[in-house]
Amino acid sequence: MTGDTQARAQWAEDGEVVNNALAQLRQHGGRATSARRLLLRALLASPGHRSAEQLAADVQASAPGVNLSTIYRNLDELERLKIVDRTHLGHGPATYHLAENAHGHLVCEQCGSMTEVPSQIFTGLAWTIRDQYGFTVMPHRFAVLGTCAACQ
Amino acid sequence: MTGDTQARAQWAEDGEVVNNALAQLRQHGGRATSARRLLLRALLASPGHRSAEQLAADVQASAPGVNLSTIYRNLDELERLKIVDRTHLGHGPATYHLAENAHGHLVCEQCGSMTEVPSQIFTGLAWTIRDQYGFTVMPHRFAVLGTCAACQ
DNA sequence: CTCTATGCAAATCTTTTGCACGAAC
DNA sequence: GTTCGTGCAAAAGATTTGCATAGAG
Repeated sequence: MTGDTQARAQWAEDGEVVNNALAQLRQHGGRATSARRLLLRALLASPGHRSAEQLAADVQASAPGVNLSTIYRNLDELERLKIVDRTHLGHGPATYHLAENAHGHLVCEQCGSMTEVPSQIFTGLAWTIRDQYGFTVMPHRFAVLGTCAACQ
Repeated sequence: MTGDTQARAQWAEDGEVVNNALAQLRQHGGRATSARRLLLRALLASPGHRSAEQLAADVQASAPGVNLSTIYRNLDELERLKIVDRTHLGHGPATYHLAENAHGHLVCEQCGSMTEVPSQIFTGLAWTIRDQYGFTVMPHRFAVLGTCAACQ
């Protein structure tokens, strides 16, 4: 196997999501390190809400040397790039998960204007509602009514 | 002034909200201490989102001896009684505010069933949306669509 | 008088930071 | 080779807990 095909094989092992994220990091002057690849895999592997410590444990299963502070630093970076979402669920540590692209809508009752918002804005609400009522929120299927900035 | 009228006068100084909350505490075997009264006043005085430390500062303006841990313990108690709402806004400490009674609605797109939910469930979302878009969410004016537990 | 609440100090848990070294480009 | 990322250790920040005492009912 040539180095080239080896590289292509390794690339192929990870989903589009992982490689997309690494590409975004590179576009912003960042580097595709193995700690980052493993962290993204861990995020992808379990769609739920995971703490930094849980993610560190996941990563350390493959690479025991990776430090918790590296996990935190990378989660911060990924959050800044909107690749992951950070959520605080009541007490305890913050939890993280991959962000998605669907969007919701804010509609002003005064002037009728509509604003699209990233659906991750609903993550906390959706989580709470599923947890407490077993109800799955579909953020793109309804409008959030209220009063827009201009009409206040 | 008799002790009785003095007591009535002190009672009258605080709003219904404060005395209601203290009454609830008593109903649950708790006691109406001055630290609690002052904490409730502080929560009432500033409707925004305040950290435990900020609330401690407010309380200590009137009663310098009150300890931060007392604030935390009382906020926990008030949260358990649903008198206050705790919210995590991104990084930094948790913030607290009085819970309200308005409610929102979850409507199932499959079976049409409707569930009322306490509007404090929208607190985090509303805060984020106001912060990022200047848009004021009116949680009681729209339905959250999705799929109910029975229809999953 | 009895039991809860508080102050104080210490512990715990979560997250951030400084620095020297190693790795990606 | 240059710049960015990481490990390690320590610090900082937020919250909780143990215990003796003060205060409410």
